Amino acid sequence: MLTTRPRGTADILPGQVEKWQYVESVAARVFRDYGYREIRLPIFEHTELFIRGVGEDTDIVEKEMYTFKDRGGRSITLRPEGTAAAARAYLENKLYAGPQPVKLYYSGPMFRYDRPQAGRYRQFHQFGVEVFGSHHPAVDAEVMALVMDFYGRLGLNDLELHVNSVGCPNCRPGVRRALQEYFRPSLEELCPNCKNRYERNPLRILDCKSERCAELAKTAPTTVDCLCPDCEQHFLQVQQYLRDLGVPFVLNKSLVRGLDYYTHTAFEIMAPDIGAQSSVGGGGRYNGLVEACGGPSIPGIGAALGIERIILAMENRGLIPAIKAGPDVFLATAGDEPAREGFKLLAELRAAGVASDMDYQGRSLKAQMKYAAKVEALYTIILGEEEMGRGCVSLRDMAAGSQREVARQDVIKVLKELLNGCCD
RNA sequence: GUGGGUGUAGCUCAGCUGGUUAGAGUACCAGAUUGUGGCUCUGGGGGUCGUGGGUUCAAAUCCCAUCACCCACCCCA
Repeated sequence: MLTTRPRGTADILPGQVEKWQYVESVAARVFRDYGYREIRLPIFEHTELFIRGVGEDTDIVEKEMYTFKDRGGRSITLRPEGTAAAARAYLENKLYAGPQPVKLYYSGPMFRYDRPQAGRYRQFHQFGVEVFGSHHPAVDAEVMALVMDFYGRLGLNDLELHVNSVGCPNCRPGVRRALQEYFRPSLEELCPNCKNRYERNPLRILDCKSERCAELAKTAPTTVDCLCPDCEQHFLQVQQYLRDLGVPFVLNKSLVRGLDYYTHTAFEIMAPDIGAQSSVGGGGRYNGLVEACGGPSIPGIGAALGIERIILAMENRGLIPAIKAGPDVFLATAGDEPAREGFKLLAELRAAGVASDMDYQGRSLKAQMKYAAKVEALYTIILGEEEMGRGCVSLRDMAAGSQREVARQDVIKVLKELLNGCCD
């Protein structure tokens, strides 16, 4: 073999791809039901967009971007996430000049140079939704409700929605001060990582999984304790709207999102059984993002859902529906003359919307039957010298194992009746 | 970037105290059944034993390096 696929990428083969199509069709339906319209964005953007939009101090920008120079010397980056690009498109196309809010969804590949593991890939796929132009707390609740509704429609009813508020630029300094004061006496007990975080981003200590840090973090002040009156009010309203909608959630004061642009609401949906990477989706409000991209001060909120992880969770719970992948009809022939006639009949079947196939390998009738069973054809048409002589074909129901003769000119009509009766 | 595990047939794996021609199951192809799938039986094709180097009379087996995959840390979808 000349080469293999790059690390952290996957070939989604027939048999697997049907699962994706199923999840995608449910997603499109949910988004439509909630009034979101699709937007298709570039797979790569100017590097600058992510540095400004995602934040210089994030892991994504510091070490995970696929960045290269194109032939014109521009620095280009394969998108590591979708929100920054959506904000760019909103701005660039002046969507703020139309009716607000603007509700968008997209899906597609994202790229992060991470070490792959269960549920984590270098090219992975997300659904994303973004709402620009509203700071109403009901919109926060709507986005979370949409996400949970989507999981529910897939049968994922046991996922936990964790919600928190990370405050706004007004309350952030207070949080930082409170945390540093709290951790100062026990600074030496923190893990090396958190000692670093103490100065750079003390919020992250709350999220640490190392035992001692987690123990200390339990009684630490949180963002919620330090919210300014506006933020507190917003957060209380978001929770009330969630209760009004009957969306269960857990208040998780240690939930911290890594991307710089988040303000106010932050949330994450967990599936504890799909490996260490248990987040199947997450999002939050980003009221500073559009402005950070050089536009007017326009609020926004969004969510990103990991398709691979959703499928993992569904597989673990046996939620993938059986999807018929075989043809409606396999046309088996015996003899040269019937093979030529069959080739014409095949074209007629297809033109009539009957998914059908025949053998081109010159196999024996027996082998053709075996193949038809293997590819799970619903029916097999057998066309040999005998049938040719009588102007008919033999029609075999593969599941039942029963067989009858049908006049050649009636085959399509009979098949369409049979297929409509059982499938549609 | 760090740590652990695993690399032998398309797939799942055995063989690994070094020793004839590297095996099984399954899948694939064919035959038993000269026009009929699922069951059974028989046969066949298919392997640079991840790659490179070393030790040895002899390496799938021992040593080193390297690559890939898996899992975990970090972080996140």
